Amino acid sequence: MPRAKQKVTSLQDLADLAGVSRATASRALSDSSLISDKTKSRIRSLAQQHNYRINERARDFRLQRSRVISVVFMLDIQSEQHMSDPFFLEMLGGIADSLAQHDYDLLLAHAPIENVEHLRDTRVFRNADGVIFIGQGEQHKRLNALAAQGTPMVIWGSKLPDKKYCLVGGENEHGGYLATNHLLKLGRRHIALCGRIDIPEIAQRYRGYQRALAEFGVAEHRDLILDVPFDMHRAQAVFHDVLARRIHFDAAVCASDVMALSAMATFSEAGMRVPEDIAVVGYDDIALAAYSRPTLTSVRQNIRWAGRVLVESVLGLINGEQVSDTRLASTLIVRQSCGAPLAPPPATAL
Amino acid sequence: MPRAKQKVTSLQDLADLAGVSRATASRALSDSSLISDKTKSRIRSLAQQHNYRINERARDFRLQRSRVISVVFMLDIQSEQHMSDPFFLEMLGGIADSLAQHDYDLLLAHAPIENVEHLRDTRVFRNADGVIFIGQGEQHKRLNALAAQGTPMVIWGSKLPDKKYCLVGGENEHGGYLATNHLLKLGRRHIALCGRIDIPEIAQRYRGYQRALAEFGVAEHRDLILDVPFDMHRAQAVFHDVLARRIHFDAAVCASDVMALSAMATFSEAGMRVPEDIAVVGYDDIALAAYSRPTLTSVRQNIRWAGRVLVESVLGLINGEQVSDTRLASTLIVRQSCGAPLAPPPATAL
DNA sequence: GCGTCTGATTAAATCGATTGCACTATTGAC
DNA sequence: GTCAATAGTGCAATCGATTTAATCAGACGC
Repeated sequence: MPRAKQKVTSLQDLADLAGVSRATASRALSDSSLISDKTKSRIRSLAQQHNYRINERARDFRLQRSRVISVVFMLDIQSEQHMSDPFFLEMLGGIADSLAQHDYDLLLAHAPIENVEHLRDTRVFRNADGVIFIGQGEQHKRLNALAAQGTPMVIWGSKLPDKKYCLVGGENEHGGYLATNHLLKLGRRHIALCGRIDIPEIAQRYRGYQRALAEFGVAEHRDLILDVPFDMHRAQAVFHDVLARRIHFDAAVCASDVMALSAMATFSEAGMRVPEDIAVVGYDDIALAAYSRPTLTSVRQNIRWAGRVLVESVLGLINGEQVSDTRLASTLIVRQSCGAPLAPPPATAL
Repeated sequence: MPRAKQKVTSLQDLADLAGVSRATASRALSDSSLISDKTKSRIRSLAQQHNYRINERARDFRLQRSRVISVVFMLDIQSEQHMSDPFFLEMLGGIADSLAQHDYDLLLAHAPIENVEHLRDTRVFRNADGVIFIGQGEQHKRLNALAAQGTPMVIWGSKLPDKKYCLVGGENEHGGYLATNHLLKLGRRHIALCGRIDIPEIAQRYRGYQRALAEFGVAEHRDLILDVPFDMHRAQAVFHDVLARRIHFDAAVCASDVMALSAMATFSEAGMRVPEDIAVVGYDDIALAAYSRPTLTSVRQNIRWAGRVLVESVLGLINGEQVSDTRLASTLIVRQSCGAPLAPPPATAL
């Protein structure tokens, strides 16, 4: 009969209670084949009765692991994509969900990174079993160096020629093509590309943009490659400037939906009609894009998939498995021309 | 002269190198007064030379702490505020920043919570030194019970009569009042309140709403208290339904900006003019609100402040300090009538 | 009765730090 | 010269688990 329960906090307590050694108790709980079934079930039920739960931190310490994965958002000083961009939260949610399924914790790295190699000696690396980077910024070489050190790491970004790290990314060239092609089919011929093309992902979209233009026999104008930062307010300043310089264009491909919404607001503020005078296409298909007026056409990447694959890749590396070094998320264009998204996006539990 | 450097990973290695004991090395690094200055500096420089960094997890283990704070977003099944709401990211960013400043890590709890008491035996509680809850959901009593268990915890929410936990919140009554008062001053008399008033924070805003109506001598209509969930798509369904039922109203106070944007889209879709036919006020003042057309009037809370205070409170509790049990974030209304927010919001580094 | 094999269990080392207590030298007072 | 106080350092226990190697009990063969 269960009796006045003492606090059973450690494996030693449990072992004492069962009249066995710590080792036996440990093995019983981990279902080792060395222990007889009788003993196992006795210890197990005792553990249950006394509400004993293993101390995970002690175990992780003994096993020299942390069950923590760091997630580093690469906020490049120059490009300044704002963390409040819903895209990030969507990504973070996908990663957090997958990690939780594997019983891993998530350590959020929060500061803008000037030189990722500094991270090597910080908690971001030292307290984690692996690292996920979101974005490459302009740190391609440094990421290569970091990866060479041996810490399991995976990067969300675009495939660069001499990359040595494990990568998951979107089909950026394709995405850029889709957006541009969409506008060309609508008859637009002066299409601006908005974003910083020194960011590898944007550079790839630029290539898709060029390919689409070429297919339609439209010449590229350097004036229409606009150096727009991700940050909403800075972006607006650039758009104002562009309008002031009277650069003529009838469409814009933007590097994110937030940028696109900022553009639409600025343009209509300046008295232009959207989309009649200027058509705008965004990137990411954030939920709010469906609720802008006019609704925003956007390029959607499978972010939930990306989060899952990033996690599985880094865990694979940790477990020494063979991990494919490049995987791309499907990318498609969605047109929210009727006020609602084509399909309600899947629930983002985070 | 520095020589072929062996890998110095543990305190023991460092001690051996310096020809002292582990204890002395430990004390030297932690600047204990027991150690002579000469020894201290010798050990310190040796540590530097060999790039020795203390193993934080081992130390935390020995000290029976984790330097981890769990952050639980209370996604009530019923209300379903979507994690992709930028409000959450802003809050998360504020918390992450403050935690990092204090050298704490953040553990993100990701699942919808039916019964918070279950959390007591999960990693959320067991692997963390303290817990921050965002929102109370309908778990007020259970939160009381949890707090009674002794784990340091702080809740972002609203002040309830018999609360026993440490609380940080917004001035919800005031916020509800401001929003309603704004619309009344514009001449609106049929103002809908959108949100689930069984959520404590919304209930308080409802009280402010009533006070504002009373001041203008306007009678309250139960029909205008709309049970709208936070989730964007479900919200839209409710708005459609309301329109179908031909309930007459000329303004709406919404529980979040995302909800407000969803409302605006639905209304204008249905042929009503915003704001001429229906004026809408949001809550949270998310960055994107400034870029909707028409720009959204919103109630702003000082989220960065809130994040910082939540962190300081929970760390205070951990350190056994006297912590004020209720602190409120300033709340004000912002009108983005000219296409830009009154002031650019402060940079959200996250 | 003895050696051997097998199946079940335990003893003890280990992960990398902190800290109470014991110990040694040095100094100063008498 | 002796004793006490003090400064500096080392020993060993400890946090809560895992795991290798050793032990022990019982069965079996001869």
